[in-house]
Amino acid sequence: MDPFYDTIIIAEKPGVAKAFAYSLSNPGRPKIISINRITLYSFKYKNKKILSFGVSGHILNFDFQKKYNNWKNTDPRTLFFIDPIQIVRKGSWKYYDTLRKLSQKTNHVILALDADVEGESIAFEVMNIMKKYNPNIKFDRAWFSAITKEDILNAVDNLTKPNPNLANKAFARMIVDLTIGAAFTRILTLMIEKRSNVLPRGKFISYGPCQTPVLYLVVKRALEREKFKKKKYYSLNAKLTNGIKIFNAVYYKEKIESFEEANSILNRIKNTSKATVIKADYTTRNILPPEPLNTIELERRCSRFLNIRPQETLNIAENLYQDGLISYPRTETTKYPKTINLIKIAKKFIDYQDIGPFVRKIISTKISPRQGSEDDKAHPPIYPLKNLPKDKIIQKYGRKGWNIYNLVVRHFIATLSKPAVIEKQKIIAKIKNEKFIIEGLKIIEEGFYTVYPYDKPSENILPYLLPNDTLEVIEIKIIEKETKPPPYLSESQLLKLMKKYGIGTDATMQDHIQTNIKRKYFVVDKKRCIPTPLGKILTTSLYETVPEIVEPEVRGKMERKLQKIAEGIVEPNEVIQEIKREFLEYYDRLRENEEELSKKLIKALITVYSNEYEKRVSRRYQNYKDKQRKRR
DNA sequence: GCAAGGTC
Repeated sequence: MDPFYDTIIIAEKPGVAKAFAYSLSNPGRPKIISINRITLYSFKYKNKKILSFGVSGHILNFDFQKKYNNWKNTDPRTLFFIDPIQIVRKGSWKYYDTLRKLSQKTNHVILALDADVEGESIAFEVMNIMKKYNPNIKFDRAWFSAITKEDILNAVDNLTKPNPNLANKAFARMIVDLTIGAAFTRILTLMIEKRSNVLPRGKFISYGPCQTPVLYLVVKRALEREKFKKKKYYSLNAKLTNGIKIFNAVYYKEKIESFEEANSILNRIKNTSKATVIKADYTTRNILPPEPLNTIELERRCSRFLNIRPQETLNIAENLYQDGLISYPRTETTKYPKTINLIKIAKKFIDYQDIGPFVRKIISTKISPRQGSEDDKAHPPIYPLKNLPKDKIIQKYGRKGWNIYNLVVRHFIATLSKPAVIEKQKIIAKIKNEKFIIEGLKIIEEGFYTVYPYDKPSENILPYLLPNDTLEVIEIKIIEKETKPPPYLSESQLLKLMKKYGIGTDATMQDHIQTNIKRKYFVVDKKRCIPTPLGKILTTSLYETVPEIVEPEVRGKMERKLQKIAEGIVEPNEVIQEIKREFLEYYDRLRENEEELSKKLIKALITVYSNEYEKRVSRRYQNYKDKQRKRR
């Protein structure tokens, strides 16, 4: 018998489809069936026969018609004047085919995609595919802000209609990104290939409205570093003691310009044996626990605390999520939803590592979790779901997997913990008339640091002194110092800047870093981003002619224009044309400077690809000689 | 052979 479903629910990922099935199924549990190796859930809800399953993100993508995809025969400029077409993504045919089959088996579909513009655009992809095979289907939208039973029931009881404005914003973004990226990547690559064969087969010079501003941020810092001129300066250090402990005191002026000045101060005080305390400040300060974890913070902390690269962090987190150890790892949210039972989750960790007793104490008191302010309305912050022993986790996910899992668990417990209390200690002592400063730090209450030692400050406890107390001077000396250039940008700082400028999304930020590495524009060494000569030349020479396409603000400006589509203020095509016109102007300006630009790029390319270049030349020479030999 | 965005 061919089953007919009253309703088919389509989610963005299998996990959500499963949550819908288990939240709604009544009576009984959902039955699992399989089409094209996709898992689907069949169940009853309010006496209706329902089927749910997840497509994995987008099913369709934009591309140019085939005839425009030959780089050599197509002037990249023409890409600004044609409309890309939607195609089925590689690997998405099984979802396409499943939608086609199922469109014959229902007249009602609930679009349960994520509550954001990408989710809405996937909803329209689903609708357009299914309508083609069954024009009678009625479509509703389930809009839910957390994947909990309560939210799911609420969404299903309050269905809305899909919003084309949101979807069109996402489609417009896809179109302009493809057009701009392809046009600039092709022209940059072709201008090199026309003049040189330094680019190995399959390599190209790319441009993208996310990747290039990321490179700019890295190069900008490297140039500041290169331009930096070191300067010598002097400081005075004094060793003082109260008879019990020895303290390091530094001269109150951080920098003394000349040795002579430092020396004259030293001469004035060097025979003094006593220092007098003139001020002693002990101020306590609360340090709040960290905010609930979102993707970018997970990546930044794993980079800083664990020295794991963002891309690997997200990969491992995805695996931990797939196996049900942690919640969904791609989220902007830093605020626990009201529907989440924090105590229940914490209870799972009452025997975790060495922090069990601490966790027991937390759940026996009234907790008020630390809350952030970001909410993507689709996913909760990242938190642990299961307590598994260390050796099991290491066995399956490696040491890095354990370290990341352990961070997620401890971070979660930390957000439920009390603030730490520290005491900042500052003593000012006078040697004759010269002021010296001693600084100390004492941890009064460990608070969340008990479970979260990663950025716990180190203690340096000073005794409690009072004004007019006397200290012995052990020695005073002049220290010669040098001003330091700014360090290369760390990956953690880079992520923070990307967020500040709105470059990329939680799920893609690490991709944009990775693209630059793949293109040999920069490398990451010891957590720091160091540009290659190619990356530097590409950025600086593009910046000289078309700063507008390199500046970190590019993406944000584009985003604001696209946002008007979502708000229904401007027609999508109007925005698409406006952005295309703007970038066409930049494109033309770039071409005017093609000669100079390509010369510079070729020079830099040789440094990056010299090995490969030489190998290729020698291989060709070898071929030539082989042929000659055969002829003889 | 292009981009950036979903997700695996």
